[in-house]
Amino acid sequence: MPYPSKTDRETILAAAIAQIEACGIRAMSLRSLAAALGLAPNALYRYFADRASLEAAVSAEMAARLHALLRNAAGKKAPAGAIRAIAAAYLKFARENRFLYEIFMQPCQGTPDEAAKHEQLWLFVVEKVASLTGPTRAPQAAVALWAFLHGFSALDAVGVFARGKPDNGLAFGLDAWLASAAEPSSTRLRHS
Amino acid sequence: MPYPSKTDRETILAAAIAQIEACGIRAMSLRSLAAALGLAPNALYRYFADRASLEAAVSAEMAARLHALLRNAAGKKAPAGAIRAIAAAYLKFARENRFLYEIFMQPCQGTPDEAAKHEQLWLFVVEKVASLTGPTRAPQAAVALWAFLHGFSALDAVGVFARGKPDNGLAFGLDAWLASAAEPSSTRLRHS
DNA sequence: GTCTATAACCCGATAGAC
DNA sequence: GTCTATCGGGTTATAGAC
Repeated sequence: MPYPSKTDRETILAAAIAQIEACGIRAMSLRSLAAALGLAPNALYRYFADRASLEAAVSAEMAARLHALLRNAAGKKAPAGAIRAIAAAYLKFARENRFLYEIFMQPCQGTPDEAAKHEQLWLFVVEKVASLTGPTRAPQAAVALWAFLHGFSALDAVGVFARGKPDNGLAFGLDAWLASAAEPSSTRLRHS
Repeated sequence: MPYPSKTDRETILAAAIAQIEACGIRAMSLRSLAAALGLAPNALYRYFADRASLEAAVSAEMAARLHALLRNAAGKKAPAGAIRAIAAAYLKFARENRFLYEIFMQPCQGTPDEAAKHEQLWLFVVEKVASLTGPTRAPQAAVALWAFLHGFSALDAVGVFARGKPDNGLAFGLDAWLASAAEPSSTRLRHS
């Protein structure tokens, strides 16, 4: 073989994740990435069609990691406790991996295999929500929960809580969601 | 005067908003902006220190516009109705001005004058929320509402509602928030 | 066939002339 | 206040090495 492979998709992916994690998506350039791997600036195009494809692969990998974290956090807890644990783990992941979480939320139409990883994460959350709301209301309740958690993460990332806004808005929103999710009809009682 | 002024901050700002509105923040370049104004590629640096400063100015302008829209939507409605109207107007603005809303949510430390426009919008929302929750819980309730609305807008912008996820998660989340906001203690009744 | 090398065009940003 | 010139960086397309 005249030109043996110096790298592969997974190696490039790991290097890309490391760079994004350290300095943000803006600092991740194909040039610096190739340099870190000892390759020509352009060699990466053999493995990824363009920068967007590479980002889609990173996004899918983050979906898989977050899925594992949430599944671990939920464990075999009771429905309400599982949701609280999932919410905490989601926010922890977003806070500790600010830049990578940003990519996670930009699926940007990757391969079917990559889209499946996002879908599996979604189905897991719906399943856990359903154990609290029942199957009928589960999708809309899951959307509301996801919207709230993502929105809270985004506000946190922008830094609004560092300037006068209270971060106990998390407790308010999560309690409100749980109260509505736990009660099937139009009248309900909130515990604790 | 060998080189008379050909432009000013407001003209540049209007041109930037037009370009972002049309093709997104990615398509807005200082070069294309200068070309559209009949200027040399770098003449804009006399009015804005860098691209980030220009974006901060756009962000502040969007905060002012959104503030006016929300104030108009709330009108003199009763507290709960005002919140529903504000939520609808917020989501409408985000949906109809996807690219400009994105800039609005990236304050990125502009001038004190620009930060004030964001702060005024925040104080207006807190005031409206307080009419429902009282002043003590208003800030946290407002944070929760903002997080939910922004998160919902973000999910919408990414296109998740176009692929299987239900957009009636909005009703679920908003109803849950209103139920918690309307009841002062730990036991409450939800109406309708 | 697979990888590398190069050139071309876009961008943001700076320096200095007028 | 605007201009020309220029630098470093990202993406694309093409040509070359094995």
